[in-house]
Formats: sequence, structure tokens, C-alpha cells
Amino acid sequence: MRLSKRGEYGLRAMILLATPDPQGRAVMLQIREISERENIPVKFLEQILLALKNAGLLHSKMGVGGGYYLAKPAREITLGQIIRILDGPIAPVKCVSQVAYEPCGCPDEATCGLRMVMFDVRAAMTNILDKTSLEDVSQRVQAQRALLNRE
Amino acid sequence: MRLSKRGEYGLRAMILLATPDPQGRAVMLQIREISERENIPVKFLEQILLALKNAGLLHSKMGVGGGYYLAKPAREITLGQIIRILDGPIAPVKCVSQVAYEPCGCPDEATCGLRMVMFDVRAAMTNILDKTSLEDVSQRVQAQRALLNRE
DNA sequence: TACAAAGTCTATAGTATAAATAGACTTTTG
DNA sequence: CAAAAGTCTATTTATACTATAGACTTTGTA
Repeated sequence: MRLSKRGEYGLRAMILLATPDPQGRAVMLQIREISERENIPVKFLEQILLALKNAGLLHSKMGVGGGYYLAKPAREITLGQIIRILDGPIAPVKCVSQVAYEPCGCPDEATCGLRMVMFDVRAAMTNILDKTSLEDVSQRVQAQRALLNRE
Repeated sequence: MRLSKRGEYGLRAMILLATPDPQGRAVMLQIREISERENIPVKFLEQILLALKNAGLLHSKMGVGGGYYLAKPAREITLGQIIRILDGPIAPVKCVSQVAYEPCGCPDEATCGLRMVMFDVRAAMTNILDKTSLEDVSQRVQAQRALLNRE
């Protein structure tokens, strides 16, 4: 039941990109900078950001002074979207996935106890991940920073 | 965020063992029978049941007419216990695990946005898995069977 | 215009974990 | 004692995850 490194790194990068600068402006960051600040292997991060870009969540600027920035307001990007792009469906077993349904081999799906419970687990997970936006996360981080007096 | 086959098979087997026979008595089943009814490779299932036995959730009887049966009432065995035995900690990232905590490499754990959210996700998952017993599942299955008139 | 800084893209290597298989051993019953 | 059943450990195979490599394109600026 674990999030992959790919997913973890991608989420960390996106959260960083969603955190406005001290003047409250949206930020643009280079791969190298994200890599250093979050301890992520640079070449691995490269692939991850590219995937997020190709999925329409990031925009990029090439050449000198380039970098990555969010393709839309942090408010409109959820953690669930990011995880699905990087790790695939969130469902703990395929037979409860909405988008990637596959039978899981039980004799009778309609009366499969495992399926009933995993359906609930999936709902509990997506209930958080699909409702939490990057803005929500960024605000929680900033609130916590203020609380601890760390800038 | 997927349950392994090992975990899935183990849960399926335990649910079967928790379902009383038509006379309402606890059942004892042989590896082969579980394997056939649930389409689980017999040698793989063998390992899984053994692990559950060694963890104290199952008892077994060797020799002719032997088999596996629950070590305690279905009421007292939760899905969370089973999953932890077979798949390890439930937490989506190690840094929010209660029993198997490990730092996850973020610069400052106290203000890590990912950690905050994953903490909630973990709670949502364990809230279901640690509160749902084999009896709960077995009852849901039987209710559903009655509803569909399938015996 | 040339060069350096940055992202793009695809391939491949390495590693870990999951899944499955094998086989020899022990216990129990008839 | 023979057959039925669980026990135990090792090994193989497959797959997915993680990471690295390197050649390519775009853009700003000296």
C-alpha cells in the first residue's frame, strides 16, 4: 500500500512549485534547483516533470533562464491527479478502480467481501486525494511554518 | 498504492475461513480446497497460510483430515492485522508509519506538506482496515448473498 | 552568430520486490 | 506402514521501480 518514489518526488516538486514566493507571486524553478532542495536525483526528476508537463499540469520554458511552472492555478490541481499520472490508478485492487477496472479473479464479484471493503478503502483515499489541491497543501505548510517561526 | 497478490490472497483465504458453514459452525479448510475455490496457486497459498499461522492468526491440524482454521473468533481478527503480516506497514510513505517509521528525505519534516496529507491518508485507511473484522466482512457477504438469493 | 544554459526524449542498466515453483521433511490417521 | 496433510527453506522467474546515460532542441546573450 505504498506510494512509489516517482509519485513521492512528483508530489514534492509540485508542492514546491505551488508555494508562492515571499511577494506572493507564482514561482518558476529549474530542475536542478528542485532536485537540490528536495534531494531528488536530477535525471529521475527530469522524467517526472516531463511526464507532468505532457499531462498538462506543468508548463516549461526552454533555454537560458528557463524552468518549470504550474500550468494552472494551484487551486485547480489535486494530489489525486498527480498520483494517477505518475503511479497509475489509486485503487488498492484493480476490481474497484473506476478508470482501470479489471476483474480480480474471485469466483463471484457481486458477493466478494474483499471487494466490498476495498471499495470503501479506495473511496476513503480518493476522498482525500481528489479533494486536496496544491493550494490546500501550500496553505497548510505556510500555516505550520508561521506557527514554528520558520521562514 | 496497490495491495500485493500476497495480501489479496491472504485476505481472501481468511474471509473464507471466517465464513461459518450452513449450520453456523466455524470451518476448517485444506489448502487445496481454498486454492481451488479462490483460484490461488497452491504453493503460494501454502506460504501465506503458514505466515498467518506463525503470526498466531491461524491454527492448523496436520495429517489426514487436517486443515486450517481461525485461531480466534472472527470478531477479533482485523483486516489491518492480516495486511501488516503479509505486506508490512500500511502507511503510504514510511515517515508516517507508526510502527515502521523512517525519515523520507524531505528538508524539514515538521513543515513537509506531503507528510501532512499522507498522515491523513494513512489515518483514513487504517480507520477502515483496523476497525473491520473478519466477522464484519463475513456478515456483509452473507447479507449480500441473501439479497441476491445466491447460496 | 556562436556558445552556454536550459528543457526534451528515448534507451538502457541496475536493483528490489513480488510471484511462483520445487522438493525434501514432519505429523497424523487408519 | 502408507497415504494425506501441513512445514520449511531455497530457488527461479517475472515485473516494476529507480536511476543513469547521452544525444537532441530551444532560447537568451555576449
